[in-house]
Amino acid sequence: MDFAVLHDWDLDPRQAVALQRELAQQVRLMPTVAESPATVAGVDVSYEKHGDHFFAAVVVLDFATLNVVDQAWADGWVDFPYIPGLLSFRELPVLLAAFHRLKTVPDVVLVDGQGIAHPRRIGLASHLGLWLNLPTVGCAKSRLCGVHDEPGVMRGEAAPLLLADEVVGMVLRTRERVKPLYVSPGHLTDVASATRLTLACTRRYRMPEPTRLAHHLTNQLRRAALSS
DNA sequence: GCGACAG
DNA sequence: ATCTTGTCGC
Repeated sequence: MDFAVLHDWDLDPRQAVALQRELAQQVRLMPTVAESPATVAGVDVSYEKHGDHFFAAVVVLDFATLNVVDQAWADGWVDFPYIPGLLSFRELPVLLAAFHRLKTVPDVVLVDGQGIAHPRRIGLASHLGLWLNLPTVGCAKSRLCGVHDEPGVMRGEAAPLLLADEVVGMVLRTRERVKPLYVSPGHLTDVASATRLTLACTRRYRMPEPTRLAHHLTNQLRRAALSS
């Protein structure tokens, strides 16, 4: 499975929404993900402001030490437009291409985006989880949908994210007095474990180490390609 | 109809 | 997401 194949979804936005409604039924929320996974991966994508050349990276860390144990990347061209709610149709293909080059299979994957905190309960993290058949967690920097109170200012404090009176995630403070993260389960996990895992992977920065490192790698790849 | 709107 | 320099606060 390479990028060309993955990219050939050939869907228009309307068909993408229909596909999401189908796939959303396959998303499984488990009472808990492995209490202490051996490895945790982070994924991210970057590209030029008005460009279609995408770079994806996946970094695998040892959960206990947060040391990098494996990583891979891929690039490709995307034509699907950015539409709130349809992000996965832009980022998933190149992300899966990067995953395919990984030698390791992580126990859980942290994603830069929403999980079930999505209008149709299938954000990028959930969609990726279905493809990989792995537990995934959505760690978004901002809100797509849902309502919530402001969480306390201390690290670890959180406020439930509600969508149609349902708790779909947590607005989690990963650093004292710093803008909180929108954490939601992607697939094969649940709100509580997604929140615990995200906090356990967060150290000195707002973003958890796995996605933060993936973001870093993805940026240097793009800048390297830009200067050549 | 109007406003919101991951990356 | 990305464009961009300095600057305010812990």
